[in-house]
Amino acid sequence: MKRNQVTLSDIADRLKVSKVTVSKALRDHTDIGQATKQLVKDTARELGYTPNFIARNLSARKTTTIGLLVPKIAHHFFATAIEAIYDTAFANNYEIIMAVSQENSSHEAKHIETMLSMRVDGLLVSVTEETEDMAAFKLVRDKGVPLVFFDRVVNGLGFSCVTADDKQGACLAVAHAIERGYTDIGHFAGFSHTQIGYRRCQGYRLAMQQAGLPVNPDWVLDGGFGEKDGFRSFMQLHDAGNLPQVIFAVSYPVALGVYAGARETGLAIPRDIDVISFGGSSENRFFKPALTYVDQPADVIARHAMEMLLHELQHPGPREEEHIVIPSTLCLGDTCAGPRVSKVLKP
Amino acid sequence: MKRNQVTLSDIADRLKVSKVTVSKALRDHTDIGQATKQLVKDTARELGYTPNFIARNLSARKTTTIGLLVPKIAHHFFATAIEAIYDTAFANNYEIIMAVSQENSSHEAKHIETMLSMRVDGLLVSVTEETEDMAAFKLVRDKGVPLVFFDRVVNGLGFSCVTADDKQGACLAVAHAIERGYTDIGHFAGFSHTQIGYRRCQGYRLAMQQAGLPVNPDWVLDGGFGEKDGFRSFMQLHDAGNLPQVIFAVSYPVALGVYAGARETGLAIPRDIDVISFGGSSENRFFKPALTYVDQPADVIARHAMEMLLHELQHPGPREEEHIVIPSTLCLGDTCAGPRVSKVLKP
DNA sequence: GTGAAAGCGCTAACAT
DNA sequence: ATGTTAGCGCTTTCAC
Repeated sequence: MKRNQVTLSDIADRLKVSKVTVSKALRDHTDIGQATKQLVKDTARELGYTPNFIARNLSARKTTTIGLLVPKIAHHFFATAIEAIYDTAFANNYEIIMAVSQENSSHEAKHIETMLSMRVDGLLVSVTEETEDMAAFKLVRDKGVPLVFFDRVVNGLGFSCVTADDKQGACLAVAHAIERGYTDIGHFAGFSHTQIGYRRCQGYRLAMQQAGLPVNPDWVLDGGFGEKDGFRSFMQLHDAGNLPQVIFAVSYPVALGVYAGARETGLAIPRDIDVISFGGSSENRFFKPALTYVDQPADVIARHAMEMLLHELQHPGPREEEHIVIPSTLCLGDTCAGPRVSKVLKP
Repeated sequence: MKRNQVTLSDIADRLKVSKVTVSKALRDHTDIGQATKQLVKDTARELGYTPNFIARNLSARKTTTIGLLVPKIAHHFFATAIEAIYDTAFANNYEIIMAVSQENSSHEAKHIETMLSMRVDGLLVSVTEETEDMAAFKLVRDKGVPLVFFDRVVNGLGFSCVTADDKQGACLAVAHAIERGYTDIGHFAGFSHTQIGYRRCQGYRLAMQQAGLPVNPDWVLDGGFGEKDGFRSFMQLHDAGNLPQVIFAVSYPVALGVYAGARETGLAIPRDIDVISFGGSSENRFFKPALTYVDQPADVIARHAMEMLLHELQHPGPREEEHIVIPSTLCLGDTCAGPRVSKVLKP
């Protein structure tokens, strides 16, 4: 089965001009006269010509393509961020090559290498929850390929990044819980070796400290950023008979895990156990009860990251690591509105 | 800023062999001796060689790349489907170039052309809700590029497709509503010029007919597949004072629009107005009330589509349009459990 | 087992 | 305004 691929030469032959003329005409080069341009374009359309970007990219040594690497797609934050990145890319005539690491750092490294092989002009990356080995990123740096991290970032490699204000947001959430009268506040913290895990935990500790509340280490659990992780942590505390009044979840999926755990154990939110989280979704306004969460503006973060990368592409050269931090705000739902009578009776 | 891109020649020079030897060694060609192979590979690693896929693809006239085109990402069905497609692609050593049409058919056409220009080996497409012009798809066909539609499909162009069993699923949902005692059943139908809109509406009509219930045309509203569309339709019926007992929503976002409309107007689901939908999300088990919906197995559909495409890539040549239909099942929640007393008093 | 030659389809110099 | 020359980095014959 031979593909019917028309090339520049076909058009050139037909018009008795050179390939170069055709190439330039098609790209609206100023060299070429209006009449010829129109003629070439018409002929191209007539012949069903489809430019070969592979050849063009090889010759031009750039691809107008950006590599996007995320740990997950079916997750409110990433789905929203990805959509915003696509919009911005489209508006700026960039193509996106996306890859999903599925929270697997060796997949991640492999994807980075593949993208370098595909000669993407730049990279937009949110790392996995287990990324430790920086070899792949160092390779990117050595090759001089611009990269911007967003949300799940790594500092100190010379790459800029965009994040929500993790510490401030976490502090906001926990301060809110305290203000509503809670004192026994647990934290499902994801992984403390990650930037977001660490920062959010810092915010949690800061709020506790500012209120003069002690942090009970039994209530601060590491374990990942997914729903399963939240569920597991919940069951662990529940089985130990040691649940706090309220849990501050490091991520929206972890909060879902808490909901699932409560349902599993027959506990009612917010009466028996309460929850507040970093990150949520507009859909959970229909939850029972609606989740109170720190709103993480995924689209804003993504757009900033993309614009930063576009800027680096337009102004190459060495630069300082730049950190953009987007402030987070609280989105009030029904959870975490204050302790119930049963708790008041406790002491 | 010069990029530090190592090429085959660099390795060849270093080893005093030819480019060809290096090329073959790197790809484990049987021509080359073990010793040389190892030497070449070691040197490649040492020099930080990254193969240039652009050049390889141009030369090989194939890209091991698949174009994926969807109307939306931040949507449970698509997010899940996309993730499954990425997994399957990764397992089969294919790269994915994804584009998002944002329900805009002219963007869609442009993306198709771009992907053809990028010389993707095949395409996986879910069309927009407004796609009418088939020119772009005919171009794909003329070029002989394999394409498989999934979920939002177009028939009659010679491309195979994978869908949920839209008619059966819709019928299942409506039959359930009827069995629970509802008679006044409305349908927010998306767009009837689309395959899914048409089929689901057929299922609705079939169930009504089988039960001997009349279809009230005022209760069957076109208008799109998004949350806004569901909301708009709801408000329209509400303002006309003409709400049915229950609404069968053509999609999950449309069902969310109904939830939003009920909240807006102060009506309680399921007491004042009830809802059931085609498609849902695992998250809505936490809804108040939990949505009853026809489960659309996004990952199964996506995986089938991908496998079908891979098969076509491995066995080129003309073929019949093949339609794979995945049966749908009902996922019971709290909604659509039966009419309330107020309605029973009605006649 | 290894290499020389030719070319994938295009574009960037540098002419004319 | 148009054409000529020379690659981009790789792979595929086909000789040696």
